[in-house]
Amino acid sequence: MEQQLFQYLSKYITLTEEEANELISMDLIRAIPKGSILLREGERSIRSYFVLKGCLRSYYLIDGEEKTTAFYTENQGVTPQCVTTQEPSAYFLVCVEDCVLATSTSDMEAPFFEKFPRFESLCRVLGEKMLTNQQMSFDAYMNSTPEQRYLLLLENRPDLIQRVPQYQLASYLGIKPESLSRIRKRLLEKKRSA
Amino acid sequence: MEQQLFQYLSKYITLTEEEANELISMDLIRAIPKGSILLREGERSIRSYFVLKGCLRSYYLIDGEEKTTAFYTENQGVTPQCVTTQEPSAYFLVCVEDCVLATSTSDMEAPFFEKFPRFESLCRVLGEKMLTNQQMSFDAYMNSTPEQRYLLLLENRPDLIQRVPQYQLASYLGIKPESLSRIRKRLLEKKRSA
DNA sequence: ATCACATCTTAACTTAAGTCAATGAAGTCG
DNA sequence: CGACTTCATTGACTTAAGTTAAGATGTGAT
Repeated sequence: MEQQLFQYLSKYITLTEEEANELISMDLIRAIPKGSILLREGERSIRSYFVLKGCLRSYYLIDGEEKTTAFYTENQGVTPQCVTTQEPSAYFLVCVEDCVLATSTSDMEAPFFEKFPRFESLCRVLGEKMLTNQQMSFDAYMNSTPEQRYLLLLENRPDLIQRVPQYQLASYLGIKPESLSRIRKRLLEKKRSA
Repeated sequence: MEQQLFQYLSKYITLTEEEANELISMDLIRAIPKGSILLREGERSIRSYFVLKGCLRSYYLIDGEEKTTAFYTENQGVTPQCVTTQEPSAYFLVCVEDCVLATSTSDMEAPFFEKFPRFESLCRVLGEKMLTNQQMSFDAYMNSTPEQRYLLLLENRPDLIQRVPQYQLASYLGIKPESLSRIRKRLLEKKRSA
């Protein structure tokens, strides 16, 4: 599995043998079964994840309802808010499928960056990219209706629609399962008449 | 005006005299009048801004409609998406008020970080904070109705409601001006009866 | 002072999401 | 196998935002 992590990193940086060996020696990779809860509301955590295989979901529990805010799949990283804010977590993070994750804690960062300063620079650049992506997603969400958001999801992450139960997708689209059902029906009718 | 920038930075880092002098010598600060367009849809730009005074607004032009996605006020920074993506800009960035801005271009970064590596580390940390903030805003937006978003805005950025025309606020809340009008009316009636 | 333009409000009507309740379909477990 | 649970769909009704159009208010310019 390390190979997949290295392959991902190779898009941004060419690892020296020393760096690769250090990463391997850090023993970051874990297999986690479906249904595992990586983080609960109210917990403090300093642990980040990078998905090598599988799917993670983050959700808030509001008035007894799960409000899904994100799905993380292959080659996506998550640093939960509570890691950055140092506050108890406002949401849950769970495995939707059996997963293989690379995981590290924030206290491993400083010594690692000290030893390999190139990585801090990489993390800055990557962080800026993630911020830009996040803003673009937000803008797209603000400027579209639930139906458009569903179509956009079909385009951009068609795998999710297969991997994830509809009531979780609905909540991710900001609507109730009943409404997603109706949207799908409407779209089928449109396609039929076209 | 440099003093305000330094005071902001002092929350995160204590500048050496050399660093402060270098920043001053870079001559970053500009006064820009209300109505100025800092960035147009379709333009390429590598320029970032930090608001010392005034208010910036970013908006998409979709089917002839302005869709406002952000307001940036005192001590907030903007690096437009096109700077990171190196693509033509998808949106506009304009001055809602007379502004005093610190501004720099991304090609100034590398030599500056080389000379003062502490700043790259600072930018990584700050970028992570901004990403977390952005995610929290997104989550709050997804999990609330237009009315709740308006109340949230009243709480978190009451100044905006005074500084910015309502049709821009409405678009920022994801609704039409007519709906914002009705929401305000509903809330007044609730308050009256309470 | 008035005219033009921008902004905000109100009203009547349409559209789509929320709510509540019932039913159907699929999978699990005893 | 049948009982149970979970998830998806459908229908009837409610609620709130969108649409269109009309006025009210305000502001700046000449």
